Amino acid sequence: MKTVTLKQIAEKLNISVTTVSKALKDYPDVSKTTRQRVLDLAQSLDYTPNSFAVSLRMQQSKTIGVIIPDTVHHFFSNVIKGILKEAEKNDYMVILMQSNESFELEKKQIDLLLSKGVDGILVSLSNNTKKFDHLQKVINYGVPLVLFDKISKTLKCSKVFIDDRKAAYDAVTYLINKGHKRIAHFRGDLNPQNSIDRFLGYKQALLDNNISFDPTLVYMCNNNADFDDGYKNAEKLLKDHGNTVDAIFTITDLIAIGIMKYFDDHGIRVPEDIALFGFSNWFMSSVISPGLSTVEQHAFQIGEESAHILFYEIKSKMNDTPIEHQTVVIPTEMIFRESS
Amino acid sequence: MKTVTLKQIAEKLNISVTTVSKALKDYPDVSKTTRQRVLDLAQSLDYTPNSFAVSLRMQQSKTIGVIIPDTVHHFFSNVIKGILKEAEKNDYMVILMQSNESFELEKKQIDLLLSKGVDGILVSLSNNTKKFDHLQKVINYGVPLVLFDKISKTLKCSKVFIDDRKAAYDAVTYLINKGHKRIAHFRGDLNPQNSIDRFLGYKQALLDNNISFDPTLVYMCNNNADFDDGYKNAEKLLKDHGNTVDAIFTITDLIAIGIMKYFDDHGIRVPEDIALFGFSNWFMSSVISPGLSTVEQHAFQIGEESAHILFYEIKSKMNDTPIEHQTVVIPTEMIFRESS
DNA sequence: GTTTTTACCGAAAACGTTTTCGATTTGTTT
DNA sequence: AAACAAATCGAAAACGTTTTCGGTAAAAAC
Repeated sequence: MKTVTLKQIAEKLNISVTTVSKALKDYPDVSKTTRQRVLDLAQSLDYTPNSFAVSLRMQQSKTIGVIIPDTVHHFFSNVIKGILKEAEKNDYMVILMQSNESFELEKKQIDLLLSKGVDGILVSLSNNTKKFDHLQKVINYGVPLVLFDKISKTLKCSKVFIDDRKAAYDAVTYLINKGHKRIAHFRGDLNPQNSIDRFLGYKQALLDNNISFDPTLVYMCNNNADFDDGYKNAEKLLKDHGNTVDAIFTITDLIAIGIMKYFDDHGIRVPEDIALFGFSNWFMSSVISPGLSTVEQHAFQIGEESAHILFYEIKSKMNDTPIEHQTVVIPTEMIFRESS
Repeated sequence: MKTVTLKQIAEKLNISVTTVSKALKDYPDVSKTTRQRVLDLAQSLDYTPNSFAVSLRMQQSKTIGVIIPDTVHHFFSNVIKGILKEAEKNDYMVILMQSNESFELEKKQIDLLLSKGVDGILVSLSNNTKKFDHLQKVINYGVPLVLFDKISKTLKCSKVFIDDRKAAYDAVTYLINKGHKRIAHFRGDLNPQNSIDRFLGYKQALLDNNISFDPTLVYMCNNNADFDDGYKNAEKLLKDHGNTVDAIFTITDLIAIGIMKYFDDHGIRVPEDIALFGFSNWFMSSVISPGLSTVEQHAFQIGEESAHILFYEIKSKMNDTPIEHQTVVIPTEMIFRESS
């Protein structure tokens, strides 16, 4: 089954390719009758323009690229969903790639997207990218770029993210107001920045409430911040501090759930003996017993907003109107459940 | 920053575009010296072929399309991951769309992908597609198509899926062998087929073990098979049957987790009072207390295998070698945890 | 010294569109 | 009837590649 072209329509109708093209695009200089004849025939032959030719001629692909560290993550799944929705609204397609937290791969994928001629790129940085030449290249090429969630402040492009520091500050402040005095923090690795910011928010909340900061109460989860980190560090925490700690703020829900498991295995009650507060509002946190208090990041909205800005920049670029980069921080929200 | 073309290289070197092209593609009829000159200049100018032009000329896009019902689902996230990995290996890009379980959208997206000129399409059907003209169109166009997980047996194309019936049969048989006599089933809606097959597996296992099938023990979860379905039907189950039921097999983990929540709220112990067996091995099932027994679907492998077959068909098509469609069923695996 | 082979190169067509610009026809005005 | 305006169309260039095919020059064979 061969695909039908303008030329074929033109021949069948004994008119030129030019006229067929113009008829289909509602140019004023084609008579009503021929336009209708073209439209009818095109419809009956199920004509669809060859997108390669259109892209080549118009220098645009109607496609954007997105790079994320990992698709299997509740947060990123939701971001993707938001992006897809916005893309659909704008008649755009999205090419998805995942960097697996590899800087090399991310770099290669940027080149691939660039060579593919995407009209814009959305990326959430891998934990291991500390150089940004590849992203600067995108900017230099003049293709719109917006960073989300895992961003670099140094790049001249639009960015959308949350205020990790404030979110952490608020969560810890809430715990303090609930009467907790010795609050531990299970933090993430040094990179990305998010982990540092949440830690800083935690620390600041303590200081602002006249609670001295105790470094022995923060536990590093370098194992990719997963379930086992929580489980094992919970054990260490008990060994180190007995039952003097009355709350834990974790960098992500999964760690809190690891803690819960350890506590459950050892007869420690949440929240009676110790309160827990997570981060990111993983789906499972709403569904387990006890429900986990956490902070909602509005992943879907982040995706939507990022894509929205990207399309704005793409359109601006076409009209040759100067684009002004935006940096929007999506407000977070505390979700209170039984664990605190 | 303008992109560099063959023509520019040719002019700088005072040779023809033809020769430049051939030099870059290792054609034998270009001298060592000019080839090197071309290679060097191309490198220093960071030449990358215009993919629109290549696609137009070669009639292929090095891109595949994939349509799934929902990105925010542990199963599909893993499928995507498998697809992306395989695509990467084959130097292909993937355009992702989600149908949101809408037949209309799925249909439109197929047309979009077709008009985009993708070299192949991967799709997991929406729950609401009962006509397959749009997929038949894909086949008629001659673009390779492979269906996975939610498939239609009537279409002449490759398919990869699991044996839902056998998996359910095995799980229920296991429960029976463990000594359970009255086993309830929380099933899904009538569509898709998976839900029916799991029910049939459940029923067959009972009969094969001389346990009479009791229709009042199967509860329909039509609310999209979610957490609340489990919670509410658990309440109904207790009202209907008191504590005579000693095990429940659910169509998906999430429902089992809803049941757990209800039981937890009402002092019913799992597995002492009643055993639970889920389906799909959602991530959270490994992490909650008690851990949920379930069946692993190997989503990643399904994605990988589907893409693998698709690329095989794409390559075959290029070589004009006849393609024989495959239907592979990925073996499932029972995961035993505390809940049973 | 002539023919044949080999090595190297480029013109041109093709992929399917979009758009500019000039040409032709028709209708309108004096 | 001449002059002009409006309506309608098509030739051609352009987007950047790939590939066929013929041509020229140098090297090899006779």
